[in-house]
Amino acid sequence: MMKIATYNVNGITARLPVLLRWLEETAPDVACLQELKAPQEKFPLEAIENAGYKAIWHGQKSWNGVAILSRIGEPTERHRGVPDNDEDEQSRYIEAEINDVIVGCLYLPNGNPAPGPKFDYKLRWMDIFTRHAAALLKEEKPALLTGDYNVIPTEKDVYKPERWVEDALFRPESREAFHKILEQGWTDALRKLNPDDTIYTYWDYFRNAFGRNAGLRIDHFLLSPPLKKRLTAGGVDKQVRGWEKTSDHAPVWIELADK
DNA sequence: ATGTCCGCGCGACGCGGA
Repeated sequence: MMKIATYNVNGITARLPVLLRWLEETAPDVACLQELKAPQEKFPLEAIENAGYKAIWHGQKSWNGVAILSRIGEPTERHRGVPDNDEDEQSRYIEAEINDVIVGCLYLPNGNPAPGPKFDYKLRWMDIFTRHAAALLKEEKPALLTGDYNVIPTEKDVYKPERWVEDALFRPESREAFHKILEQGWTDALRKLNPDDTIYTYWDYFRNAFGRNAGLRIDHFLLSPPLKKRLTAGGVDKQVRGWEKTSDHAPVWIELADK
């Protein structure tokens, strides 16, 4: 069994105590992190290693930043940045192989305000990422693409859909781009496990959103066909969102059977 | 429109980003 988690930490420096507590209490084998908000040299490698994890990361000053942690062996890096997106200066993707599973960790652009240049950047990024997802599927290997997609896939995934129709996370262009990836043959793991449940992974810091359960589902696990067959469980570590000095996202995890 | 948290540059608050 392999347990893999994704967690948008919203600043790894400020989040370090919460991150370490979560790693200790839930013990994922692999953890994909987003929004490090730290330059490459400020990644807290010693604390992560003391917690039992090897790590690779793609940092950036102030914003973005992604990392892959593993306690089942060194992550073997495959890509840093989405392939064929070399002009992208933002640290939003890192990909590794761990125990014969390809793990892609992404932080998709937010895209607000929409319309505008940030929304254009989001759609362009999704287009290039979609091509990479297709290339990955062609390898026919166990692969997953996880992280903060900044896309609300359906009306079921937001507490009040009508309030989000103009938002870059829920606009038709974003949702269509996301569904185009699924149509290639990727499986939305949490939705597959819980077809009808309300599942949220993010609650903003405003207006007591968490207390009111005014959430969004924007952190996703997409599985290639060989991994879909191995999916046994998944969930959201919602309790973490209630901790002191916490992120606005909660960690999400899945479990995969050994082949 | 509101609201809150993060990192930054500056010089202990204001700003961009989310």
